[in-house]
Amino acid sequence: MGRAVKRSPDGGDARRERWRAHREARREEFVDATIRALTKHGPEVGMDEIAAEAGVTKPVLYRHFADKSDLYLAVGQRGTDLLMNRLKPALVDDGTPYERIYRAVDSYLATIEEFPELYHFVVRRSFTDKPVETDIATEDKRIIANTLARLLGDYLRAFDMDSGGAEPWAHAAVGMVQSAGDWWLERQSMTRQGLSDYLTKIIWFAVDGLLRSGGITIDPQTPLSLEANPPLRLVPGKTPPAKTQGETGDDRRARG
Amino acid sequence: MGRAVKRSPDGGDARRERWRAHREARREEFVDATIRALTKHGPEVGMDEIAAEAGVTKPVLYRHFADKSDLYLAVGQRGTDLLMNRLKPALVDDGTPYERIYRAVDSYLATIEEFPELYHFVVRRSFTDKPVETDIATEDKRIIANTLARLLGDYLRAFDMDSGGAEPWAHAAVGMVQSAGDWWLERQSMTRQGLSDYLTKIIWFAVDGLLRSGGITIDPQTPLSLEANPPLRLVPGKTPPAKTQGETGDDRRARG
DNA sequence: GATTAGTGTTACCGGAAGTAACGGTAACTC
DNA sequence: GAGTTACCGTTACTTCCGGTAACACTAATC
Repeated sequence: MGRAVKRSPDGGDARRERWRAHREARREEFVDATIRALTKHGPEVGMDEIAAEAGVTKPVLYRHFADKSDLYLAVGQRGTDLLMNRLKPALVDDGTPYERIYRAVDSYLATIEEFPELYHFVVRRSFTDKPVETDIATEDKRIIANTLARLLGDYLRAFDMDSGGAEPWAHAAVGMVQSAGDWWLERQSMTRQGLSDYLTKIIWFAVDGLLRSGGITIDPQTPLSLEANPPLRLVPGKTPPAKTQGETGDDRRARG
Repeated sequence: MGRAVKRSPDGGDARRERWRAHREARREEFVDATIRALTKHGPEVGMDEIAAEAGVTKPVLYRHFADKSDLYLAVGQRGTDLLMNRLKPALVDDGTPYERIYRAVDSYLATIEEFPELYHFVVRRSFTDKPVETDIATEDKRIIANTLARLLGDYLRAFDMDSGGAEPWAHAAVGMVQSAGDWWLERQSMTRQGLSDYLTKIIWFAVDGLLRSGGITIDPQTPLSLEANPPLRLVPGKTPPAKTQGETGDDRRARG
């Protein structure tokens, strides 16, 4: 049993580390293939079809993903990243309050307009059977809502207002935009700009009312920068641990 | 092929009609069983388990429902009915604008609080595989949103305002409440009343702002009755045709 | 008594998720 | 360059579950 080569004394075996990037890349590649397969065959794709689209066979897929849910979760993560990468600048960049709301709303709508299949897959009954827990859409909404809640809470605190409402407010706003966006995407009976305008107005009215009821009045058209811009903290790591599930080779113990 | 007895000249065969109520009742009975099975085994119940819960075997189930989706759709319909029956009075009954919004929001929250399992099943990744089209949660939201849109549109028209915004507005509001409710149900970090208050405020601010921007001002605390109460029309039939799928006995051509 | 429209059963089919078992290759370590 | 690690990939299976076929019984209507 004397394992001849195990790990070099200083630093660890290079071979172990060497593959991690590769595995990660491979996962992404498979996510790409899944999305392609998804748009090609519809949301009821089989694993065989996905594998075929990736140019491999099923077992290969299963070396990188514990099960179908895991794969779909990764697809969802892709969507989240995509969206957050667009939402982040919209929220962070300078501008009047009104502008910032508008930018955020519009970049959301622009994103779902650009990737409707992915959006539908993620948001609507995405999963097959397994996971009712690991729900991507709900997860995504929570991530966005939390980000927004933090941002909002910071503002409220800066105004010496009760920040307790930030969280429900954020979830409400996210749900609002998501729901309206969903409706819009389905029957595009108005322009994107029209809807963005509209939603921005609603949000602004709500924000304004809320602030007024706290005795604060701000001008939607004046760039506000509280203490040299708000301390915006986004979600910790944009690509979280990612459940690499199986450091070492073929061992994968799926199904909990 | 001479069908001996078919239909009596006047009125039609009684046997045909006799069973319709019965079949309907049976369906409801199975929906009950499904909900029981759902809360017992979680959202991944098998048809066998559902059938067992109902005290029968699978084929019996399949005589009343085309497939699993159809059954789940009926469960969703149950939820919709439940909710709409509570929402309707909240919206229709008299009161100040503020009260009416509050009642509607609060009865929604009360309903999901009372039936959390059903709610979760309907709203979160409800389905197994088949139907991505027939999505109950989306369907329900649309029904509610449409009702609201109609109500709102009538008001806007009564104020001689552009009623084009009613639809996005309704979807936005529904999504907002749904999303905030979802968050609340999960981690009940505030009282229901607190959230209802909060959401009502938000909605009111938005409504008020919208009206003001159209040059109209109304008092949230004065009961408004435009022309002896608004012409509220709810959805056509609360229990729609229901896809009785198969007038005659065993014929069921499932799967499209 | 024939017919209709149900009640129900057991035993099976078929498809798709997931697995076992096998073999090949690149590269790092000694 | 021998040994080892950690991938690449395959074909052929098993398992599970949604759905079906075939068959038998009952109650009311005509």
